[in-house]
Amino acid sequence: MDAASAVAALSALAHEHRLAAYRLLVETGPDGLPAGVIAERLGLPPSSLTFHLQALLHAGLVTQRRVSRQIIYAMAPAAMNGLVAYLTEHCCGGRASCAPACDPAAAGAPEGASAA
Amino acid sequence: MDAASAVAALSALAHEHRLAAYRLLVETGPDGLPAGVIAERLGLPPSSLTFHLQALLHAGLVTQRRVSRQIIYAMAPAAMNGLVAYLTEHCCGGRASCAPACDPAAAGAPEGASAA
DNA sequence: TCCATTATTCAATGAAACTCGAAATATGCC
DNA sequence: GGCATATTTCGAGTTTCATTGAATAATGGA
Repeated sequence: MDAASAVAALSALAHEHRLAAYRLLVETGPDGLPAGVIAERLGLPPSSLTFHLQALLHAGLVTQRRVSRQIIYAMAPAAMNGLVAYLTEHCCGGRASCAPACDPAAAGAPEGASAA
Repeated sequence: MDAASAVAALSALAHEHRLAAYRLLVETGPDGLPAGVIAERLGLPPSSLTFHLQALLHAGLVTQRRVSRQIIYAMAPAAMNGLVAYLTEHCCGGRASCAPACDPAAAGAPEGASAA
């Protein structure tokens, strides 16, 4: 991931409703959810939700597929992992002396992320 | 980390110059860099840089300390790790069937992040 | 074909963010 | 005190984003 893609992904996530929608899709997993269900869970009017989902889609954070009349949105795992990798890349210039500061498992991740 | 803090952190990072400044500080490590050096590296006028550094500071992503006439900015490891943890939390609802999609090491992190 | 369902596009409005020169503040040295 | 250095604050202009009702597609069933 390059800087421009990272900014696009971060901008997409940097909004209350979009982050909520994205988290919902992350927790749901690859099966995804129809736009209507997301709108209902988030309490947003359809046009507003579309606006936000398009932002996530354009940033490559989610995927879109049609199933009958519904359009299913799902997380795009590679994008999330790429973003996380970009943020932590070359942390401390790779010096071992400050490696603990760069380790997600050591500092601020008590809940079940990838390791759980 | 709660949703509001995550949005604040993501908003702070969701800008070309701020992300560049933050990445510079991540690569530099705990020693940090004076504002002037950051401005020079990024090619920004001082007042613009201050605007962006304040955004990172307010979001808790960086720390600030004065050393003589210089103000040194440094990354705040806990904030970065907390953000990463928030993004990946409860991925796939914790089901093992899609765990690989939630593992940063498996999908999109070829470069030396925490594991390197 | 006609209708119901699901979702997107359009358009207008209001709100917030970014930029940066000039002025002000804080510190150190002589 | 007087001056140079380092950074922040202020202010005005420009740009971009967010919201949402109404209209428009796309699909499936009777």
